[in-house]
Amino acid sequence: MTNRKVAQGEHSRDALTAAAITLFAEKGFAETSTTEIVERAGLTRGALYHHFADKDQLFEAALEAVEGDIFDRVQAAAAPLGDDLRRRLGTGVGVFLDACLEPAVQRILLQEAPSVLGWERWQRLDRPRCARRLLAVNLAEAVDRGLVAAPSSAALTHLLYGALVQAGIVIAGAEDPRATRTIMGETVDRLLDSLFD
Amino acid sequence: MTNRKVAQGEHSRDALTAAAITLFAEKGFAETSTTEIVERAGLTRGALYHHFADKDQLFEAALEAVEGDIFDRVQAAAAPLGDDLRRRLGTGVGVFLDACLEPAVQRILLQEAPSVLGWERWQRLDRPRCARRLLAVNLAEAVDRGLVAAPSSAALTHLLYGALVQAGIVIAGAEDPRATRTIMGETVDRLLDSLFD
DNA sequence: TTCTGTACATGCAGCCTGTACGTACAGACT
DNA sequence: AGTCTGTACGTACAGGCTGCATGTACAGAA
Repeated sequence: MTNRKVAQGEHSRDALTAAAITLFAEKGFAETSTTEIVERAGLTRGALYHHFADKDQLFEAALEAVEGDIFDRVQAAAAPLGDDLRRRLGTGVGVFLDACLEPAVQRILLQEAPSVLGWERWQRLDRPRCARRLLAVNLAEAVDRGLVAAPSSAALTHLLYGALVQAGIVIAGAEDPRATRTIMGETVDRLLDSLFD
Repeated sequence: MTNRKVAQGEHSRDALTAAAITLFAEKGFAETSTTEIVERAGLTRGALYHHFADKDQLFEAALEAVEGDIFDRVQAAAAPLGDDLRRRLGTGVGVFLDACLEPAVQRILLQEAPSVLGWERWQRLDRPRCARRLLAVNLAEAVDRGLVAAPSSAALTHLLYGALVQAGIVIAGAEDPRATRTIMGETVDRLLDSLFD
């Protein structure tokens, strides 16, 4: 088996991704050099360009990791709620907003993702494990059941997702993130209420 | 008078800003070199760094121009509607969504602004002529008059603005922007309706 | 006329990215 | 064992780009 080397390779790749997440979250994509990343991962630039085609692709890997993490948390929180769509959406939104308190989520997912990757790569949500998909699925079901009236559940998903992202951004940039988190959460909840009737 | 030189200076500054808007809209901030910008403006890099401290500040000028333009259009469309807040918001939103069909608005305002400038500079809405302010003012008045129920008009402004931006992004990236513009407009309108009652 | 400040041009230093090339080693095959 | 192939990684280099330092031309004040 090519086991020894493959395992080492995976390990290096993960180390690079982890280092990238930390540094991108801290200083942003453009201000972080590949040298810094590899130094933090204990490797060299050669290793980086062996595992990733370019710096953008490393960012994509970092983004995917961050997104997947949120997805898992949201799903874990919403799963035990059965088919009460209103509550599932409410708690999912809450978990998402909480995640927006983390710097990595703020900078990588909310702030820089659309700019670093173009829209081509960013907006095609083919990614199976992204929070947006969860929102889309639940909203579509709500519209199907007639719980929410909307010309298009897809359009509504986009609007709500945009509102959530903005809420996250505001929370992230606020003087008192916790307090802002609370009030944004209430307002979103009110918005959901006005949709569900 | 220091008239001759000053006028020339303003002219150069405007030429640089205009060239920057075109190129940033076309290729994005990171992919556009200062050399390209000055060539298009018929100047040299020296002139650019005379008028702007760095490339970021040039982006800021470009953003301000784009934002101001939208602001003017939104205000012009909403002004003759008197104090019918619901209609003012509706038409303002429509004009904004139409503006999202333009590449410069898409890339500079919607896509890259938060990334290129940090949140510090982006989110402080001190800018007097930005579309967001109009939304805030109108929503605040609506809440004041009791037309809209919300824990905080500021929070609601953020959510709606986020929804609008996302709508703009979706419109921009859609296969058929016109059709998407229509359906997003309808959905936003429905959302406004559910707020105003 | 001289002097000062502004508008611009040019050349340079340093950093950063992407790539070409070299090395070490794990496993397959003989 | 010996060779051979492919992968993981290190190193050196070329090109481009930003920001600054320095030079020049000129408008207006004194």
